[in-house]
Amino acid sequence: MYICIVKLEQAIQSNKFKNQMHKASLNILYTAWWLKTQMSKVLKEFGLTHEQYNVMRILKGKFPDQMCVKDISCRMIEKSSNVPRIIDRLVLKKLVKRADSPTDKRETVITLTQAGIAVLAASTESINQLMEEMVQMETSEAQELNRLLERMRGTEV
Amino acid sequence: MYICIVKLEQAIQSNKFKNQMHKASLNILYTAWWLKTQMSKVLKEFGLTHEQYNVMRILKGKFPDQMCVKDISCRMIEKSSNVPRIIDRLVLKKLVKRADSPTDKRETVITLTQAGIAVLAASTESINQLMEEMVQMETSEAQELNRLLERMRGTEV
DNA sequence: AATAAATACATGTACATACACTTAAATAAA
DNA sequence: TTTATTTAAGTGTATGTACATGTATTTATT
Repeated sequence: MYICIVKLEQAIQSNKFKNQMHKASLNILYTAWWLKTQMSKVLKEFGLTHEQYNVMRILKGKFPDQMCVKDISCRMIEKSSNVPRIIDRLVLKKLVKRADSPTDKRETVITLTQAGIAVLAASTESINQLMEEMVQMETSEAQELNRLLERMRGTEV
Repeated sequence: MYICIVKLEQAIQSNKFKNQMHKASLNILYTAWWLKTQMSKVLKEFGLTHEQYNVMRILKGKFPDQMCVKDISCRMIEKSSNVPRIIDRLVLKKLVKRADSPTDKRETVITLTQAGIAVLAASTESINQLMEEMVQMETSEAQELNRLLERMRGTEV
C-alpha cells in the first residue's frame, strides 16, 4: 500500500520551469527514479538489484545459449553499466555461471543456472504484478508516450 | 556532433515487449539515462556531476537565503541521494559553504559562494544550449508528455 | 611470419545510491 | 522537570556508474 505523489511540482517542491520541455526532462528523470525505486522494492525480496535483474532478463532472451559480456553490455538499458562486476555478484549467488569461450579466448561466456531461471521466473511474476497494480494506463496512451519519448531522442546534432 | 539512436529496439537490441506499457517503462529508463549522459558531458567541463548541479540549482532557488540539508533533500529529483556527501564535495570545491544553523543546532545551513554562483550560471547556460540543440519538440508535445508521465505515476494502490 | 592495431574483458578510482545505524539536539509526554 | 520520542545530520557498507588503464588475444598490415 503506498500513495504516489502524482504531480512533479509536489515531488520536487518547485514550479519554476523554464518551459514545458525543461519540465518534461525533469519529469522523465523523476519518473525513472520512481519506477526503479518501486521495482527495486520487489526485487529486494529476491535478493536482486535492478541491474542484476536486467542482466538476467537479457540472458533469458538467449537461453539456453551462452552470451559473452559485450553482447550483454550492448543490451543494457544503462550503457555504461559495468557488466563484469554485476556478473561477479550473480556468480557469487550462483544465479549464473561463467566459462571461457571455446571460440575466442578473450571472451567469457555466461549462462543462467537452474537456480537463476527459478529466481528470474518468480521475480518477473512479481514485477509484472506490480506494474499491473501500479500503472493504470490505456494501451493507446502508452503508445503515445513511446512515440513522444522517441521523438524527444530523435534528433541529429 | 553526435548521432542519437532513436528507436528503443535498436538501443537495447530487443523487440520482445510484453505490451506497450512494458515498453514505455523501459523507454523511460533508457531516455532518463540518455538525458543524464548528455547533460553530464556538458557538466564535466565545469567539474560538476549531475547531482552536484542539481543541489546547486536547488540552492539558487532560495538564494541568498540559506537552506538546511533536509530542505535540499526533499527537492532532489532522486530522493535517496545522500545530500550531506554531495555537499562535502561542493564544499571542497568552494562552490558552497556550510555553517551551523543559528536556530536549530542539529541543522547545518548551506549557501552558494560567489564562485558557486558563477559556475552555476555558466553551466546552466551550456545546459540550456544543449537542450535546445538536442531536443526538437513542440511545446504542445512536451505538454502531452508531461501529462502522460504524471498519468503513469498517478495511481493509488 | 613478424609487427601493429583493435578487441574483450578485467581492474582501479572517484562519485553516487540505497539503506541501516549513530549521535546530538529539539520536542512531546510523564 | 525529567524522561521518552522524534528529528536532523552524519557515517558505514554494499552496490552501481563513469571513465581510464591494463592484459591477453585476435585481426589486420607490412
